[in-house]
Amino acid sequence: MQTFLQTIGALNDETRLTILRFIDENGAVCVCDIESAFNMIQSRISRHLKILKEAGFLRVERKGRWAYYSIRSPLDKFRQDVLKEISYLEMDIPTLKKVCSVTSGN
Amino acid sequence: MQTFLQTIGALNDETRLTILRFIDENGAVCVCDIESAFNMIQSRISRHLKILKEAGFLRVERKGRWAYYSIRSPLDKFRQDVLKEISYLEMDIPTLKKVCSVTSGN
DNA sequence: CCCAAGTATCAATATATCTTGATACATCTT
DNA sequence: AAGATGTATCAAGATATATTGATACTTGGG
Repeated sequence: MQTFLQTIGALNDETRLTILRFIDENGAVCVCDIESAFNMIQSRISRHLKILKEAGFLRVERKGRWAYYSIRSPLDKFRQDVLKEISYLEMDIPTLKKVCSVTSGN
Repeated sequence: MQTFLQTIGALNDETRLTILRFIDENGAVCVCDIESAFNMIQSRISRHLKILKEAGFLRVERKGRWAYYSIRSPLDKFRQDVLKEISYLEMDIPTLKKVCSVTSGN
């Protein structure tokens, strides 16, 4: 019950749904990618990512100073159903622009 | 998006999940059935039922003074998935005891 | 017509969640 | 080691949702 409520609670926010879809479409992205694409302050993004992660939708992989978030795999059937349902929704997904400081090095 | 959020929002409450499962298991029940089984005040139950109805999970049928709530049919696939997931949850479902005033007549 | 029973709605309060800004932590670079 | 960059966490205020008690609405019975 608590796990289910946590899963549902994580979905109960427009920003998080958009982030989830953004990651689903773009694959692994770092926090600053989302921060700049969504034009939101970092602490806000970080918090939402944490909630999505703890709800079982995302995983993190750290590389150097970056934390890459991607869809957790494997996903259980229900979360897959949810993700599919979200993929059908009409929403404005910001476009990814890789602007992490690394860019200056390329 | 808004519809999805409304659906999710309706699920984001322990009382409503229990009511949903209660109705799923017992079929059409009136408000006072839930009220007495759950031992909660009527306005609270009524509000939760309204939210579940507006989220597309329930339908109402009025018979005399009673309002019978049951699972809406047909349900779209996603809501079916949700309902199935809820049916798997470990939770305490109050037992139905038909105590509406009608009982005095039987 | 008046009352009672079942249900719905509203206002006020309580509770939970979100956002922001500040700050802490970790890693890389020089 | 010191500064810079990316990320995480926390406290405070803003916002949303839940609960309660009062009241309104509707139907059926005397």
